[in-house]
Amino acid sequence: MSINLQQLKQTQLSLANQVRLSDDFNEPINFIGGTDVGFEDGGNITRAAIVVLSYPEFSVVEYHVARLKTEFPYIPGYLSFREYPALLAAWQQIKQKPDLLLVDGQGFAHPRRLGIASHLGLLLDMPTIGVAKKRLCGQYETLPKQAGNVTPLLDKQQQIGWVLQSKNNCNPLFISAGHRVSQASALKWVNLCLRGYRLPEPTRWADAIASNKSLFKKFLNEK
DNA sequence: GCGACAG
DNA sequence: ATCTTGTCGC
Repeated sequence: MSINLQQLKQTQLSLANQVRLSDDFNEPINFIGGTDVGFEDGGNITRAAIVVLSYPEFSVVEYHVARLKTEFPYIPGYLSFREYPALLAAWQQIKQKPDLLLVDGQGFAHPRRLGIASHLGLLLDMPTIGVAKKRLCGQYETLPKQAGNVTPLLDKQQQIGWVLQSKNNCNPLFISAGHRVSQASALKWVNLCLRGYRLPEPTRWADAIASNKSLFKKFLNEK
């Protein structure tokens, strides 16, 4: 069974037409979710973690990890087809659905405007924001290493997201609206979720849970 | 044709 | 993403 990228490309273009970049979520925000995906067994197993935090306390309310057999390779621009099955499995177990979901990876800042944050947002019909550690496409001006600096991420004369210096002397984050969230709110909510670390709390916790890092181990012991 | 390329 | 110790800088 081979992969038809031309077909998937059309699927992305079609789905991108359904993405809405205007704010459509409950306020005030009481719960914010975060996602992260990792791999095991040389990539044969996909491990997705979704965490729900209370806002503005950022205390862990719920989390789930789903492990599925990997069915799709990593192809730049087609990441969502590789990761969304496991994310959907983890999502089905979440009881307290969040008001907003921060997804690891691009949202609108994608060649066809359908990064994983947008794709997942459509599949779940949830407000989502893309938080990526690297650039996929677009250009931006170099920004000072001082936390708080922001510059637009541009592609073909249009703003597709933001480049945010979330912490001093760290590589910037690439923020973009996913679905049912405006570009302005995407940046605003990521900033509201920063607590002195490069990654916003929801993403930071999802990463810790997915990779069983010290932050998560410490959390389990104190419980 | 050449280089870039989320996780 | 993942394989992996120490090490430099804030």
